[in-house]
Amino acid sequence: MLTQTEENYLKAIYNLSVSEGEIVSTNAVADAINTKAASATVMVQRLSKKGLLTYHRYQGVSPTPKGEKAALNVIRKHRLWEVFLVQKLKFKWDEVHDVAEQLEHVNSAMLIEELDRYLGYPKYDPHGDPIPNAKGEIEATPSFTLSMLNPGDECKVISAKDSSTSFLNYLDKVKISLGAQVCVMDHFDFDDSYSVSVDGSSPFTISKKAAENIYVEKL
Amino acid sequence: MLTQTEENYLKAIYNLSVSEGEIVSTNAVADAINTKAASATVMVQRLSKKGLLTYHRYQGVSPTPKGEKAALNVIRKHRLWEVFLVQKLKFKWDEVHDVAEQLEHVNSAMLIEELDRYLGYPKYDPHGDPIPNAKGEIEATPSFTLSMLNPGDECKVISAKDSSTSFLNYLDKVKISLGAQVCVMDHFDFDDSYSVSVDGSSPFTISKKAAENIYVEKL
DNA sequence: ATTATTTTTTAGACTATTCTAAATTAATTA
DNA sequence: TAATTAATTTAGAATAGTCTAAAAAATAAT
Repeated sequence: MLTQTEENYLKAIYNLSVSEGEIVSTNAVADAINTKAASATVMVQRLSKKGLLTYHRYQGVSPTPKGEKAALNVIRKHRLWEVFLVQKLKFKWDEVHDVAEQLEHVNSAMLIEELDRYLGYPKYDPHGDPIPNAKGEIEATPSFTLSMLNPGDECKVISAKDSSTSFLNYLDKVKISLGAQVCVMDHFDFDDSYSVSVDGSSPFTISKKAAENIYVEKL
Repeated sequence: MLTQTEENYLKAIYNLSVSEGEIVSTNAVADAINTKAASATVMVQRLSKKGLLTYHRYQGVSPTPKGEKAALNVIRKHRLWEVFLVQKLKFKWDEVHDVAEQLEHVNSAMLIEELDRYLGYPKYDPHGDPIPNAKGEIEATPSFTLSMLNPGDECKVISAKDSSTSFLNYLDKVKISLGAQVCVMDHFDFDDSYSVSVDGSSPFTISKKAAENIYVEKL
């Protein structure tokens, strides 16, 4: 059995290894967990002793198959609870994260099975991220971000890479929702910002950072 | 903010003070929490330093108004989650306790408000226990147990005092459910057992211990 | 290639919670 | 009331997780 803290580290390391590349640095882990490098080192050593991470001192870590499965199980719980909160309890998509962060640590296979059934076996969470199945299998994350497109390209919004309240809130404000059709009108080299039109609206500007955090499917 | 452990102690102490009498002994607390008296002493001292318990060394503890409110808030969450598990996720009433024990520590006022609304503001949990409101007010617990009745008395089952899986399971087996009409047919002095008829069934025997854990309303 | 900088690790300390064993207080009994 | 027993508290140690500060290794810069 894993402690809550261990689960949090594992999940963070898995996410980093997917988004930033196989091997994750101690500092990156510490940042993600909001702690200090010294603490991350200790935890990473514990988890590798338990066979959940591959660790080489001064190099970094990556999840073992066992660790990956454990991480995906936590992610599965997190995303199912997010669906519950939005679909049943009428939370906004930018309000669910902190609560799901707590609910994901509740331990009961039966609970998750029943919750999954009750929600109608959803495939995606409210941010468009795929929900792993009970075996720990997950659909590949989309590989294009808005920032990879060129002027003239059209795309559909699939999911948000950054799921912080502040980013989701921003997306809401500028009316970029999942499934929205976005046309890249222009790209400004000097600050890497983009001019986009959403569902045929009049064009507006979004920053490089925003564009890098929106996953899309090319049309 | 209280830790999970503090919440568990507080809840246990509140429950004991209601069922066993105002002042609760250290040993009783330790038993309820499944720990040792030494640990209970330490915790009880911390909670009284925080103004949640009134504590006199070697005498025992009782919740302060502030402590009672905190305990009732945990109980509220526990019972609402139990309703959710039975009503929405199709758990049996004897399967909910352990999961609710975890869910009760999730911290979010909005979550509980919305859950309450979603469930239709239930007044009782699946064991017949009243659910405290958001202000920490709770309906009085029924004061008659089946063991207080005499042969010939009729009553309706209100709730189960002991909500352990094994007891609830037993009640299921002998078909004593909430709302059932029970007629006390006989009482045997030598072992304090009772002969009862449930909803007009043929009479069967229940032990003293069982009778003491069934709350009823006289008819 | 030798210094400077950054990253990572170790060492040592702190808090929360638990435990065992020993000491103290209260309750019971003779 | 004195002696015995039972309950409670303190003392000291263990584990999980965190931190700061210092040491060690890796990387970058001159």
